[in-house]
Amino acid sequence: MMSMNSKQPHFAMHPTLPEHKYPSLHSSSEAIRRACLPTPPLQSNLFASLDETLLARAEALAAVDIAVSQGKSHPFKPDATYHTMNSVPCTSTSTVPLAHHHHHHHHHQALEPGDLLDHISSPSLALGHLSHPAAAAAMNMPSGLPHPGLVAAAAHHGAAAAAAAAAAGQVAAASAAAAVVGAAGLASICDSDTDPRELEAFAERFKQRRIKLGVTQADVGSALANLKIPGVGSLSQSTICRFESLTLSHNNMIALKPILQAWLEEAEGAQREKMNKPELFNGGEKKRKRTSIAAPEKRSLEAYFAVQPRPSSEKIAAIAEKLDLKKNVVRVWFCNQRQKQKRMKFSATY
DNA sequence: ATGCATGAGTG
DNA sequence: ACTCATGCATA
Repeated sequence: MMSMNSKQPHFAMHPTLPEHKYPSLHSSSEAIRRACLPTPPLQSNLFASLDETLLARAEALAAVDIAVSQGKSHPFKPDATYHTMNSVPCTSTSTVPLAHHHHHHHHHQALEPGDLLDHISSPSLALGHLSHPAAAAAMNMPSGLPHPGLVAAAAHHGAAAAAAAAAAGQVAAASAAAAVVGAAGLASICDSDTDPRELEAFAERFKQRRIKLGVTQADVGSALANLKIPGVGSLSQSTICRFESLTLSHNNMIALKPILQAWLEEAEGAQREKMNKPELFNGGEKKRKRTSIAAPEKRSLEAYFAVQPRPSSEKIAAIAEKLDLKKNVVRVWFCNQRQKQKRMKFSATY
């Protein structure tokens, strides 16, 4: 449905490593996005400095949109229905989050030739250096999985240490396996694993076989915990779904592939005795309510996003006020929107 | 299948 | 405050 591709791994294990991503389709980088986007000199003034103008314009656009489409328009106040889940982050069934490791560098300004093009022309351009063994091997430690280096980094962090420790612990083992890759470039992660086409093909095969096994996405998620793969716990139905539909970042796909592949093989091998764990049961936490942004507001947000995907805090506040939404809701909306842009779902080009 | 959200790790 | 990986809640 949506189709965006992009990956932008930023793994920088060593300062010295130029973190390029792979040459694959679009190596992207945020910088580019910003650069390419709407920030030409002329407009930059408007965008950057004057919210009023921007907002007015965007709103005008939004207004037009609304007027034209004229769907429904009862802006109800979506006041954030928040969550109430208190502590206890569902530890029952696991959920061993694969370590996240991100090294981001948000605002840096390195341009990569990828993004803009990506969006516009999509992956076709970059096919050339898709599977570059050397490159792939070199930067093989993406972020979707527990990585040694990453883990280490995480562990080092002070405050995070505690939480990270938990994750790190599990990750540690996994990392070992992953580490190997870095060292010798073994089986785990090879070029083929980073090839978008391979990922796409695997995702498809995975889904087919999963269905063949009569297993739901949720089942797969919880079954992963039974695999006892170090650093790997359960995953949600959402994640499995997203993996199958390629709506995850490239790196995330790469990280999850080996895990799901392992499960698939295991499941098919022991097709008869596949245990399902009861998982799920909680002491009694409140449910969290999901905020729902009304269509009109959503259109406005989209209009703003089109002009400026990375609004400043002030702009966010202004937008929030205009749309009568909580600032945090608006902020998160933009974050999620940006994340969406980065998802995989290419499938063309080849 | 997705929208909105949390949390870890970074700057 | 952002990015990324994930998940709960929900359409």
